[in-house]
Amino acid sequence: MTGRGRPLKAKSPGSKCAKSKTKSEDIKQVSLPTCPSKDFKEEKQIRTTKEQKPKQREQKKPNHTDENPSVHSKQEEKTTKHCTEEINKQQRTPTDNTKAPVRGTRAKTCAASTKSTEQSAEEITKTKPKDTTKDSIKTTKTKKDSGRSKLSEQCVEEITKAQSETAKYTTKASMKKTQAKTCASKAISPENLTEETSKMQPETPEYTTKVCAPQHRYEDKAAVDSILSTTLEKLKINKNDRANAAEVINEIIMSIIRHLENNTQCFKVVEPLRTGSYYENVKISNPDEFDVMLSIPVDRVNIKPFGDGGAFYSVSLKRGNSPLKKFQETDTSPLSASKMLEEFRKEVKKCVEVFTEWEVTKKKKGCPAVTLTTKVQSVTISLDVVLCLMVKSSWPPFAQEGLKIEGWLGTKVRQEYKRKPYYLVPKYEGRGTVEYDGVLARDVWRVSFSHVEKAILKNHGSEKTCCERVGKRCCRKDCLKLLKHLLSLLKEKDSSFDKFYSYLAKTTLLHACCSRTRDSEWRASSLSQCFQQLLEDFVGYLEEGVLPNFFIPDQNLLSCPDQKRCNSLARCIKEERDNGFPIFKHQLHSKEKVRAS
DNA sequence: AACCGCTAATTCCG
DNA sequence: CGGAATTAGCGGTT
Repeated sequence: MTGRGRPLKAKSPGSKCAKSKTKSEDIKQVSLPTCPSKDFKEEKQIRTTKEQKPKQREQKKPNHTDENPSVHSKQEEKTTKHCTEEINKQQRTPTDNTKAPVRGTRAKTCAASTKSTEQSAEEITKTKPKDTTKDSIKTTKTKKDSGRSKLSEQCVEEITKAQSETAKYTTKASMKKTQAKTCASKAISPENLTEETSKMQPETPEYTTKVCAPQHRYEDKAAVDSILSTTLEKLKINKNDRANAAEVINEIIMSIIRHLENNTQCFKVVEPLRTGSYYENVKISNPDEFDVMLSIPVDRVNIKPFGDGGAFYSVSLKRGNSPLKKFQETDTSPLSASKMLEEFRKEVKKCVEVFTEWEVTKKKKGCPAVTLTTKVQSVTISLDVVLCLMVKSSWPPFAQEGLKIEGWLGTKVRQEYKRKPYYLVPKYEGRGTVEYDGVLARDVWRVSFSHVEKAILKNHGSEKTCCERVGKRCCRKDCLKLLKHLLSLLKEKDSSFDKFYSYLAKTTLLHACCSRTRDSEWRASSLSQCFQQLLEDFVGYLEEGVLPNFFIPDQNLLSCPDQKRCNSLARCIKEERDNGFPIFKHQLHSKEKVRAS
């Protein structure tokens, strides 16, 4: 639905596929601290040669002879490939921090009482009176307060805040207003204007100074609407590129699975679990990063927390017959993540050997993925193959209190998710040789709920029909795409933001959906308000230095970057917001240039 | 494993 | 703008 309005330019059909990839698409979460400046290299891939593209989709034979001539030369330069070697998906690596997880343990996570003051979208237009009240509330807040209040939103405990919470909700509702995303021509009554603008930039004193006079605010707002929707258009992935990438990816994945089945005992039965932004339909710009978890079902396991955050565990098998027992020194000792990953990696490498167009990137410390890269029409695409264990028993204690989606998706849905298995990936942080309780860090596993993240994103409406043909269209995923895009552009601009993985954006959205639970608070027509509210959420977390893992409330995803970095990123975001997102505009211009040339 | 029907997304076209 | 066509992905069935 809705996706179809055809884009602007009358581009010739598949040619050049649009893409103009803009550099950095998203550098996914490059995790390692040590990872140098992400990659400049992306620019190299301007696909000059793409002319032939449209029809290209012929089925190329699997290996050898790569799809197109140009590929060869490209491959040579592989050495530069983007630092993807490191790519560690954030999903599996929420916290790469080297330091202790906790700063902000207080986060109890969300949820709570969201229902209250309902107003259906329709009426929004007339809610003026309320707006004013809340405006005042908002604007008077200090930044700190706002950050804090956010947290409190999730921390159910405080009842005292109920008031402010309701104020917030109403705010949002009022925000929806009738704005058309594309702008301009829409008429908006003056009062609305002022209200909106004021709430759009609630905590930005500088705003007045830098932006023009009040009477221009209307244009500003229209301009923001326009820039956001135009940006979103540009983030769509090209159908042709998608088809080409999917073909290549699916082929290699199937080959790996078959190889494991035929040539190994331990990895004989693996179930592929396609996760990450591509499979969640929130991938932006290019279909160039894929994540597939290969999960090994295990019967009963003993898990013991490793460290404080609730994310890492040492694992041992309860039953005696598993071929995985060979990764345990004794019958009761922990299952060695490092040994198992090492063997898995070896097998994947063996399989991929015959596919000369694929390259296996270097092992990165603590990273659970075996990252493969190749080129499709001169564009590098990477595939993270992640070994994991699938455990079909109740979720670990630290995850009991997370996933507070009752107010948004309902208690039944939550129960359903919690009955699903959970996954363990061979991931650790810090030095692998550190030992607690006789367990080496490199042998621990981190819990993963990627399957639930994916399921939630696909089924994200409070109403069952959200975004379906018969339902109303929402902008939740669009907001996430924009936030991811903004984050990746800022990272590109300042490499000190390396450690702000896009998983933070996803987590922020999930929390936001728990705070603003109604579909009417996410109308597609309110994209810019919703997005700016999401930015406010994100800035709040940054300023507080606390963003609880959605599934593990005690784990703070912002414990790794220090507070200074967090503040600095928050400042950059506010600056973008207050100036109408110049970073997006620049992006558009540069794309246009590429396209023109 | 092959097939089917469905959904979400992109793009074409009127 | 919105319908139609196309396609990847997915779940269910045999």
